[in-house]
Amino acid sequence: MAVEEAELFLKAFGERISKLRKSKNLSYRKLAQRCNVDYSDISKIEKGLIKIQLPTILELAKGLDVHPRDLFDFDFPKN
Amino acid sequence: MAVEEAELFLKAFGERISKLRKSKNLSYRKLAQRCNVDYSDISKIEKGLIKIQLPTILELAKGLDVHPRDLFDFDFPKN
DNA sequence: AATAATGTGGGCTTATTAGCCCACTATTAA
DNA sequence: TTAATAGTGGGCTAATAAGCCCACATTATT
Repeated sequence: MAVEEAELFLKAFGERISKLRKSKNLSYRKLAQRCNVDYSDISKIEKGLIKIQLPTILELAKGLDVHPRDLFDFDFPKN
Repeated sequence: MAVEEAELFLKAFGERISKLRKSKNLSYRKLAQRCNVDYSDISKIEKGLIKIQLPTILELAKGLDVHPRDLFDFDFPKN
């Protein structure tokens, strides 16, 4: 239950990152240059394979030039 | 530089959690009962001492009955 | 006064990210 | 055809959260 929900959340978050990145025409490597996150890790984040921490969230927001809040701008059931 | 910024971010996030928790008249222990986070850890999160991961963010949102996005509803310079 | 609740901080083990690098494949551009 | 770029996945070490528990001081509550 909780496990599935967390996985859905990770996937939704990853898809949001992917959408933002593509909207700015950035490859993994290009986005990685703009923030302090390795390009191969960005791939894993977008696939929902990694449970990143707050500082990494901030880095992604900076690289994508949005407020951290915008990274969570996706539908998700409140239960 | 980046270190300071991350610390400011952690503090702002913690203050946001604190504000939401108090607005619902929840103690650390009561909030902990509503989500899967230890009460002593919530104290540390609100003080910005811990860099929590995505699943913990989800848990806090559930315990506070808000969308994860709302946990990031605070001012923060976009640089 | 006695009890309960609260905030705080320390410690512990295990699991996992952070922060790297490398190699491979497929696609695109020169 | 050749070179460059892109996505993917594996591996490594060190740092850190997760998930606990406990103890103490302070502040309500009864």
